[in-house]
Amino acid sequence: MRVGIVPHYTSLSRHFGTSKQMENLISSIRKPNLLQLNTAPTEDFFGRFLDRYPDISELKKLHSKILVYEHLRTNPSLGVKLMRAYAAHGEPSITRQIFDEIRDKNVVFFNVMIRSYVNNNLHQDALLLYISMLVHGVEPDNYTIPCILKACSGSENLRVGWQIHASIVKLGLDSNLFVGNGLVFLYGKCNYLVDARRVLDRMHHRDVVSWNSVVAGYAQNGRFDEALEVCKEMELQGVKPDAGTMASLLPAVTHTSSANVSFVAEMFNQMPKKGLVSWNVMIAIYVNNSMPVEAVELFCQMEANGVEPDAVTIASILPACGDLSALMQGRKIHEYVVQKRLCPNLFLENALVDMYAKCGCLQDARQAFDGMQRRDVASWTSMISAYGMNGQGLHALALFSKMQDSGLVPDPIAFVSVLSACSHSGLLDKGRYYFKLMTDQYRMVPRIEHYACMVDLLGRAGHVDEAYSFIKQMPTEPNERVWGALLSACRVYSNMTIGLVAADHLFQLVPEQAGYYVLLSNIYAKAGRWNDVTTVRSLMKSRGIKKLPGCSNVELDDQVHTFLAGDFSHPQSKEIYAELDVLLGKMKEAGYVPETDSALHDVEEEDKEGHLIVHSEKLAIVFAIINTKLGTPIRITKNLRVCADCHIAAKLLSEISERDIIVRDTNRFHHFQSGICSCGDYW
DNA sequence: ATAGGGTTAG
Repeated sequence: MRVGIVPHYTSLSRHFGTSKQMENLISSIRKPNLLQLNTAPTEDFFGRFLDRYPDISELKKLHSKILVYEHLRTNPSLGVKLMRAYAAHGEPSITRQIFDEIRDKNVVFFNVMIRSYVNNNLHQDALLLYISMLVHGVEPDNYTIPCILKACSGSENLRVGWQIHASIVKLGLDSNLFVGNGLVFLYGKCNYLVDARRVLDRMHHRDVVSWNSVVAGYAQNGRFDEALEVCKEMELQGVKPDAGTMASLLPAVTHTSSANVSFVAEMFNQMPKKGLVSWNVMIAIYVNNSMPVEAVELFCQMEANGVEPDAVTIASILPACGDLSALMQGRKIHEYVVQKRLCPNLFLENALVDMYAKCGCLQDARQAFDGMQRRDVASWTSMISAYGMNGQGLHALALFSKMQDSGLVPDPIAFVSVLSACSHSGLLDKGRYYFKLMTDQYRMVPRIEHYACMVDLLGRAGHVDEAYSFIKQMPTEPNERVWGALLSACRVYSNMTIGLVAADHLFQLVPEQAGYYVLLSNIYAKAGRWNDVTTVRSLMKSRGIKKLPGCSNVELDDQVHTFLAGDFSHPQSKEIYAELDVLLGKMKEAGYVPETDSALHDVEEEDKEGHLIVHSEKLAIVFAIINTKLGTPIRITKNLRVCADCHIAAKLLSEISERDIIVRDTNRFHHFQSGICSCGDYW
């Protein structure tokens, strides 16, 4: 997997001309001589600048110059352009000031003002202005209606929507394509899909947007299969899907079947002119379907095709880097963000924090976080869970308090991050306190995730009985996560009775999940009940359940290397095993005794030690030791929980080879340093 | 002088 960024892009942004042209324009505005002309500047002169989307400070300067000249101040064309420019900068109140100063307002001014509100999500203001427009006797036209329909769909206000629908007929605008599309979208958005479909079927002309609006309607309302069906139907009608179709489909292709992903991938491949949005959506689809490798590959293809990534692309691809712990790739993208000045951008900065956190780089995550001008609850939550996953529970809690001090109100996900931070650090009382805070003070109804955190917290701290009682008094049906947390606790504290209850539920909920059979068998093994171990093993065999192979990733020079247990497929295998042997000798000198309880007892006793020693994380660590300079931290990502033996081994290896080893397993991070793990052996 | 749908984070 090769990953790189195409280094040179020439245009500033799709809105602007070339950067050279921009510079010329800006400097010509700045030069005083132009504005000290003997003759007054013309409407055309300023109009041209306004058409170039000046940045906000240039716009304000320009505006103040315009106000100097009586003939320009009252010029309707410049008024509209100024309004449009301020609205584009998210300044609807300035737009409104300009609007209010215009004396003879015709329909165009109302249209522009309504659109400014709608584009800044002020749907209520848009509707109010629409009413005042009617009061002033200004008749809405084919520009007004699509916009006001958007205000209705944006606020899901079907009551007004129906009234608008009635006026459309009276105004004779019902055959207008834009109006029809607006109606289809409105009904779809409000989950009135039959009505959406009826409007579509009655339209005189339909275009791709009409169809996309129906697709969006189904997709937004969870009717995913129907959304895909509509795509097929439109293709049969000879309408080619476009980027909008893909974007509308996105909700329908999240955590979905690989068949659905392939369907959209095919649609994407067939698209003759793929725009930026198409690439962005296809990347997002891969990311949302746990296909990070495909996402990164597509991202590279996108660059190879000369399509310049924007902030949305970056915010979509960064989670994939985090998933893969592809730190080098993540850093490159960060450099690109800096180079392209894509910040400040909340989405993007939050994604950066999270990427670094998922790659185990707490300091980089913190640096990105500290560098943000604005932060929302998601920003804080990313950082809190970063500390939590790294076993720095008190830091996580301190950050939570700071977030509250900053005036932000925690939401349910913020509480998940806090509770799980408590659980990872064994902060039992704190966890209880925050659960109470959430329910009593913030009046939140706990979600299943919160219950799972609490069960985990209690169970890890050894309060297995209480954890079980907690489950029994839950108002909702416990899920896999909840029972799984309990079973893990039962294994740690050798609680056979409750362990059997938990396992029983898990075997019914997710009979194909090998991990829970392994946990149960470990409980039996620890109690020396070998007959029961055999029973579990044969149960797995009869149900055809195979243990998910453990697999570890390590990134080296832009490339992610993957190891399975006992893997010989890597080109450097010989070297790796030889070095492993040398290190094993040193480990034994340091007192290493294989922790054979961690082995699934599906192998003969004498083989257990041999199986443990070739666990994937050990191979990955040795590979990294061979291929990187002394002092380079080693980062491993594993698809399962790290086993007790590998945990001991990694501690010793960090000491013997004088390396920081950072392992991300499915649950948390382990930072091994000088023979000690950050988890304090509590995991 | 103005227009519709769709993409981004915990």
